[in-house]
Parts: sequence; structure tokens; C-alpha cells
Amino acid sequence: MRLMGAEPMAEEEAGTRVGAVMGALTRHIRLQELSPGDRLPSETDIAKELGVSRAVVREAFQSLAAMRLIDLSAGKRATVAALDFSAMSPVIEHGVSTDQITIHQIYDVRRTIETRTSALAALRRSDEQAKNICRFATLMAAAMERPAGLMEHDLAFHLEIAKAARNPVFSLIVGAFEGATRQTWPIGWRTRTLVEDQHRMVGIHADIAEAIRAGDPIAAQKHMALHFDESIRALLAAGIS
Amino acid sequence: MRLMGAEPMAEEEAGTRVGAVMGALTRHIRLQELSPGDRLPSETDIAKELGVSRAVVREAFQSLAAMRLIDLSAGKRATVAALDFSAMSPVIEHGVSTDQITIHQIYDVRRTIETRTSALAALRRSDEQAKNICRFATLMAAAMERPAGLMEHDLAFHLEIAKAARNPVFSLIVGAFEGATRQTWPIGWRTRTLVEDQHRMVGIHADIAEAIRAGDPIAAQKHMALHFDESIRALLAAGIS
DNA sequence: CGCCTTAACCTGTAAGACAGGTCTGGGAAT
DNA sequence: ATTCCCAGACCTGTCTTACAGGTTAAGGCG
Repeated sequence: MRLMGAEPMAEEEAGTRVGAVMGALTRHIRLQELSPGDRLPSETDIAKELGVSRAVVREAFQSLAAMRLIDLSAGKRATVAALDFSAMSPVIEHGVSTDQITIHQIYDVRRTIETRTSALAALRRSDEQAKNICRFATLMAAAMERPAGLMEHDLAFHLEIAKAARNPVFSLIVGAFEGATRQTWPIGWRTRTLVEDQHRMVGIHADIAEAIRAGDPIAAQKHMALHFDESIRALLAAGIS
Repeated sequence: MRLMGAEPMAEEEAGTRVGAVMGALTRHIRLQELSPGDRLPSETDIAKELGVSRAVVREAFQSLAAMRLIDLSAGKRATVAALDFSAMSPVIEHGVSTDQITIHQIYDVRRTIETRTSALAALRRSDEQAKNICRFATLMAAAMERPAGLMEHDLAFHLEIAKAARNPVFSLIVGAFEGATRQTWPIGWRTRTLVEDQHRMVGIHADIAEAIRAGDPIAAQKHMALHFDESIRALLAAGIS
């Protein structure tokens, strides 16, 4: 299987050979109109075709795999990857852990995005998605004593809403925040020292779920906005900027 | 310089050694609280420390560099990277070129995000940012005959607004769409066959710029919403879903 | 005709080598 | 003493070779 548009490495894009191979591969996927699951040429073939060593090809493959553009597994050929909502999570986590992004900024963006996904979800959710969303809300209420479990249900709740909005880009963005949220969620929970605060937080999720189940986008959006207003207030009260 | 929390590779995260090294590196950055520009250990040191070959370490480095978490350059040590708004662009481009994301879906998300960035920009922009935004709007009007130049000014316009919103996550997201937009923008432009349509499109950008300059978030948001409504209508009229 | 074995293929990893870019300490010049 | 400059040490980019172990597919056997 020949690689599309691949003279033995002219000047090409990046200054480095790895970058050039990455470009050749993405171009190959685009020009051949490959779909998720389709197989790519072997490392050796690509190396021969582009006139580089297999080490360079492997570095390019690993880079594409890190961005979730392809899937790798031992012995098998690399395949074109399906969109993975976790693809962007490391970037956000890096921004947070190097103090280039604050928790507050993430919540601002999430509020913008998720008020929209909740409204869309109310309009577009399948019956099964509605059921899942309600189920996660119920599980949250049942896990009030176990913060770790509560957090996982919370994350799944928000991601399921994004999926129900039927636009994979929203899933991608909501998924991007999952890693960072997992690292910072306990901070927010600790600010809710009163049991009634904890119940209110969980109750808002139930309200969102119910609005989405009922197919009411206005209510869904309103409750989601309340949820983030409440969360951001809790963070501010705890002195987190 | 020792790597934090690095016994010679226990089971660790991923099934692969490359994944384990990536994990060790990100953990190192987090635990050492490194900042953009700080240097990482040399490939050889890391290889020795973790008990893997340099090839594995290099693949991990390249992967992190592909996600823009670190910067590499010949002869120099790897450094922690500053947030780069282009970090997520390849993911979106991949989604589009493999038909997992439609142009319409991107415009829906952009509308959600950018109505917000325009409002925030009106509230938070510096004087210089206001000047830049107006300048790009003017340059667009001057480049009506050269679609390629027009597109570049358009992209710069939207990105500058995101920066003026003073939340790097918005810049990251708007930047994520830049690559895909660059590949699809001409499609939208071609639907505007009438000169008055073209002028209206450019005029809306001027309206947005003026509202941001004037510090009017309501007007900025309104004009940005109009912009996307108009763009999405143009795409639909051309039969692009 | 279907199942199973096996050889060919492919990826994961290691080790060694070398070219060329980068940095740093120490000597030379001021 | 201070500044400037350079050589050697260090580091990354790339190639080659080698081998273990997982995967696949072609034949051969039942």
C-alpha cells in the first residue's frame, strides 16, 4: 500500500523528519479518505517509502497515537482512530498543573458550553440517554457519603449530557475537562461543609436530569446555569480564584 | 536531576513503556511544580532512571511535544511548554477529514463559544486588543478580492477576540477550530456569490469589532450571533450539512 | 469444506554509533 | 579584574542491527 503524495521527503512541513512523517500520514488519511478502523501501512513500508529510519516512523506513530488520531497495539497494524473524548484532556491538565489555567477559568468555560449541551440534550436525547442521565443523578444522590464515587457519577452525568447533545465536538470539549476536574473536584466538594449544601448540589443535578427527560430545554439550561453559578460561588467562597 | 516518583518502572499506567514514561514525565512536571520554560532531564538520564532505552524515552518526548506539553529543539534540553492555542487543532482536523465531525457541528460549537468570547472581550479587552480587533476587521474589508488573505484576517480576528476574553481556555478552543476552518472556509465563501452578501459578511465583522471597542457586551454578543447565524445559513443554502 | 498449524509479518524494545547543535568553563585579551 | 572567545563536554536527531513476542493468513490436514 503506497503512501499518498510521498516523494522521499522533500523539505516538507516541519524542520524535523518526525514532523514530516506525521504530515505525510495525516495527508495519507485525508487523501485516501480513510475511516476509523482502516489500517495504515506498516512502519517498515513507511520508512522505506519516505526514506527515513523506522525509529523516526515510530516516533511519528506514537505522536499521532498520543493525540488519539490513530490506535496502536502490539503486532497489529496501526488503525485510524474514532474520536475519543479524552483526546484533549492532557492539554487542559497540563495547563492547570503549570498554573496557566485556573479552576475558575475552567468553570467559566464549562458554564458556557454545558448550558448549551443541556438545552440541546433536552431537545435531542434518545430515550436511553435520558434514562442514563437520570440514572447518574440518582447514583449521585446514593453516593453522598463516598466523594470518590460521587465524583465519578458527576463526571459521567455531564459527559452523558454532552453525548445527548448529538454533537461530538461538545463531547470532545466536555471530555477535555474531565482529567482536570478529576484532580480538582474534591476541592469544590470540601467547600460544601454543610449537609444541606451537599444536598442542594446533588439536587440541582436531579433538576437538570428531570428537565432533560421532560424535553424542556429552557429549564435544562436554567438549572445547568444554576449548577455552575452555585459551584463557582462555592469555589470563590473557599478563596479559589 | 532526579525524576520524581520514579522507581525503575513498576507496572505503572499504560500497558506500554512509552505510556509509562509519559506518565512519569507529566508527574515530574506536576510534582516539581515546573513552569513553562523550565528544563526537563536529558533523554539519557531519564532512560537510565526508568530503566528503558533511549528510543522509548524519545517516543514519549515526541508524544508530549505533539500535544504541545513540552518544546523540543536540537541540542537543547526539552522544556515545559506554554499553552499553545494550536494544540488541539489536529484532533478537530482529524475528526473532519474522517467524517466524524461535520462543518455544521463546528459552527454550532463556535457560535456557542464565540458569542461568549465576544461579550467577554467587550468587557475585558485591553486598548491594544481593541485596536488589533478593529485592525483585522479593516484588513478584511481591504482584502475582499483576495479570499486567502481575507480568510487569514478572519481567523486572526476571531482568535484575537478569544484572547481579549482573558481566559486561555477560550483561546485553546477557538484555536482548535483554526485548522479545520482553514480547510473549509473557502466552501462558505463560495456560497456568497453576490457581492452584497460578501459585503454583509465583512460588515458584520466590523460591527462586532466596533461593539467590542465600545465596551458593549450585549451588542458584541448580538452581532457575533448574527455572524454565525448568517454563516450557518450560507452553508445550509449551499447544501452543506 | 472447515479447522488448525505454522511460517511470514509486524510491533515493542534495546544497544550502539555518529553528525551536528548547544552550553559552559577556562584561558586569552583588554 | 573584567570581558570575550573557544574547545570540549553534553545533548538531541537520526540510522542500523537485533531479537522477543503478538498477529495474521496461507496451506495442509482431517
